[in-house]
Amino acid sequence: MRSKGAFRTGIARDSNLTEASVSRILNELRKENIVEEKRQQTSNAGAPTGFVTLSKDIAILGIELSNSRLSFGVGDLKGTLDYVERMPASPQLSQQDFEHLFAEGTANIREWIGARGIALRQAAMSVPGYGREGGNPIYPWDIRRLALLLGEALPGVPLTFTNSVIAQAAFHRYSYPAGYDISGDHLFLFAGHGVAGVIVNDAAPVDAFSAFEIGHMVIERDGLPCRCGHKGCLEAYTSLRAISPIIGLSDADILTRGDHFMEALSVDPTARKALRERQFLLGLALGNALNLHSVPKVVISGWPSLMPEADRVAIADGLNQSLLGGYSPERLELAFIEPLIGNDPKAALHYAAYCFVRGGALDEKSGQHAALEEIA
Amino acid sequence: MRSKGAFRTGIARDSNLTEASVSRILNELRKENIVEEKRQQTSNAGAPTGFVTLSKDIAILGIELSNSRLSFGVGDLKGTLDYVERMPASPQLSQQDFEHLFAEGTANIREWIGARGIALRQAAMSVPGYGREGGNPIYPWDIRRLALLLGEALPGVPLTFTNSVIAQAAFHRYSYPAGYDISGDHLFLFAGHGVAGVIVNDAAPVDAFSAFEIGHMVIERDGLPCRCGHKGCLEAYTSLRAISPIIGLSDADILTRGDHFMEALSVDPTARKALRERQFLLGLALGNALNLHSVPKVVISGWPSLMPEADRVAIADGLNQSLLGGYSPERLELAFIEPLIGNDPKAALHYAAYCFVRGGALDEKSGQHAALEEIA
DNA sequence: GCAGGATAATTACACTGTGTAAATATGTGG
DNA sequence: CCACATATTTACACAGTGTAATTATCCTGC
Repeated sequence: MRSKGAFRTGIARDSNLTEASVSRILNELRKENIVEEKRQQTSNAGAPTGFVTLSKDIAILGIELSNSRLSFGVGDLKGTLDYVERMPASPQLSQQDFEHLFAEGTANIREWIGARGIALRQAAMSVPGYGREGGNPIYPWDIRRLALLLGEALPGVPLTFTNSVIAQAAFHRYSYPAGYDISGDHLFLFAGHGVAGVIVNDAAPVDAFSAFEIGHMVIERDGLPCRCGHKGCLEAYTSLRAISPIIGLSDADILTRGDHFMEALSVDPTARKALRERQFLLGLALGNALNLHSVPKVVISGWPSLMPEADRVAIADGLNQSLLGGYSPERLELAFIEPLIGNDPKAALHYAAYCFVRGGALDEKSGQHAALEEIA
Repeated sequence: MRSKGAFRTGIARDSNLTEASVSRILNELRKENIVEEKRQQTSNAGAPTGFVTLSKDIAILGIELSNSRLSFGVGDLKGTLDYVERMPASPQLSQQDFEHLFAEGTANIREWIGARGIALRQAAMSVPGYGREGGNPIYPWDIRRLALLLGEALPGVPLTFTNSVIAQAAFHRYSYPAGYDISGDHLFLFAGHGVAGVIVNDAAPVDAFSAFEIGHMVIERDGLPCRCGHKGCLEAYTSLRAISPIIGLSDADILTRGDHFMEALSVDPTARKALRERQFLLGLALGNALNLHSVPKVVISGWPSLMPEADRVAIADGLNQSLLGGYSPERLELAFIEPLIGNDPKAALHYAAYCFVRGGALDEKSGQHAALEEIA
C-alpha cells in the first residue's frame, strides 16, 4: 500500500508469488480496469519491465470529522483531491442537526459529481474515537446512521468507517510523496485536536489496526478536567486546545496557521518550560503505553514535532520514568514528523483508496489479493 | 486448542473445511500418530461419529521460572504431569550460577526419561518479562543461552520460550477441565508474584499474543519503589509481595498455602481497606490499559479473585476514573478466576503442548493446520 | 538491417488441496 | 433381514500455484 505503484519483480517478491502467478493476476486486474501498467526499460539489455499503478480513473470519497468540522473530499486512488468542502460541526450538535449537516454535504457532492459524470466507487469516513464498543463520549452521535443517509444520496457507494488516528497513521505512512520512511512495527502518536495513537504493523492490514486512546490515559490523579469527563487525562495536558492558553493562540488561529503556527510565535521561557512539562507527561504516558504494547519505534506527529529538539528531551525524561528497562535511543527510536495540521479530509480519502483496494470479493489468502496489496 | 478433543463435525465447522477435507486430514494425522480417534454413538440411528484427541503417547517438557524458583515438569499433551522438580532460583543469581542450576535440572530429567525410555518431543519455557526487546530488568539473564544447555542434555528437543503471563493465560483458558468458559477477545490479567496481562484473541494463535506489562504502568508519580527500578508502578502496589505486609504473611507462606491463603486469615478492617485501595489502583491501571486496547471482557486471576465480592467494587471505582466512557457491567465484563497459586510448571507444560501442535512443517494457511488447531 | 545476447512476460504442464456429490459403511428399530 | 438415518470415504471437477519451456522485447555489435 504505497500509492506510488510497483514493479512486477517487487510485487512478486513482496507477495511471495512467482512472476508467472503475478502475470496471471495482473491480467485479471487489467481486465477489471483496476490497475494500469507501463513498460519501462530498466536495464541496458533485455525486455522492458512493467510498472504497475492503480487506475487513475477511479473516484473515491473521503469524509473526515475533526477540528470541529465535517469535511468532504472527492479524489482519486493516489489521493489527489478534486473537490473539498468543510463545514463547522460542533460536538454539541444534536443527532438530528448533525445528520442534516451530513445530508447537506452529500447532496452537494451528488450535484458536483452529477455535473461531471463521475461515479464514486468507494467512500470512507474517519471519526475520532470510532470503534470503541463502549461508545464515544466525545462525539456521542450514532455514526452508523450516516450509511443510510449516504445510501440515499449516493446509492451503491460502499462506506467504511474508521478511527481518525488510524486514517492519519495510514496517510502519513503510505501516501506519496509525503509518506515517512520508517519500516517495521511502530507506534504512531498523533497530538492534534485530540491525542491518540495506533500501532502500525506492516504485516497486518490497515483495517486490522486499532486505535490507542492514549489521550485518555490518566497520568495525574485528580488532575485537569478532560472533555471525556475524567480528570488528569493526557489529552487535558497535551492536545492543541490544552496548549493554546500557554502559547497565547486560540485553537482556531492554530488551525488557520497550520504547521507554521509555532514559527510565528516568540514563545517566552515560562511558556517553553510549561511546554516541556507537558512533553514530560507525554513521555510518561508513552512509556506506560509501550509497556503494554512494546514496539522499537515511535513516530510522533503533532506540536512536539514543531518544538526545538532540545525541548523534546523532556519526552525522553518522561519515558525514563515509566518504560520498563528505561529509555535509550538504542532501544527506542523516536521520530518526529510534520503533523500537516488542517489537511482534512486527505487522510480519509487515503483510507477510502485503501478500502477500495481491500474491497470486493477477493479472498484474503489469495495470491491476487496479496499482489494487489503490494501495488496499493 | 481445548486439550479435551473434538468431534469431526466441530472440527469441520470451526476450521471452515468440509467433512471430506477433515477426513483426509485426519487420515494423515493418524498415520503420523499425532491424533487418536474413538468412534461413539451419538444419535439414535446412524453411524457412530469420531471423537478426536491428541495422542497420549507424546511426552513434552515444561520449564517455568516463577515464584523465585525454577520448575521442570514432564507430561503429556493433555497436561498430565508425570515428573516435577522445583529448584529455588533467586533473581540475584549470576548468569553462570543460573545456567548451572538449569543444567542440573536438565541432567535430572535426562536421567528420569532415560530410565523409562521416554522420548521428549517438545519443550517450552516461560519467563516473566520475556519477549521485550528492551531487555528484562527483573531477570537480567541471557535466557536464550539455555537452548544450548538443553541441546546438550536433551539433543533434538525443540525449545520455545514465552512470557509467563502468556503461558498462564493459555493454561487457564484452554486446559481441561479447569479452563474458563469465556469466549471472544478479552484481557487476561494475572496478579501473582508479578503483575501482567495478555490480550487473548481467539482468532490469533497463542504465540502471536504479546504480554501486557501492566504491572509496570506508573500509576502514582514518585510512588512506591518497584523492583524494575521505577517508582509508582502498579506491581509495587498489587503483587503478592506488595500485599504480604498488609495481610501479615510472608510470600513464602502464601506460596505454600496456595489459593487458600486468604481463607486462613482473619483480615482486619484496616487491612481490608488497604487492600481495597490497592484494588482501586488496579482498576485505574486497567482502565488506562483498556483505553489503549479495548476489549469487552477482562479475566482477573490473582489475589483479588480470593477477596470478598463487595471489596472488588473498588476495581470498578478505579475503572470509572480512567476508562473512556466510564465503566458499567454492560460495557465491560469482569470475571474472576482462581489463580492456582504454586502450580508451576503446569502452564509451561501446556504451552509446550501447544507448541508441539503448532510445530512442524504445517503451512499456517493449510486446512490440515486449521483442523489440528481445532483438535488441540 | 540483422543476429546474438540479455531480460521480461506468457503459457503448457504437473501438482496440491479444496468442495461437491455419489458411494460405502455403520448403526438402530421394526 | 430390511428400511432408515447418520457418518465416512472417495471419485471427480475446479482453482491456483510453481516449474520450466516458449515467446516477446529490448540493446549492442557487426
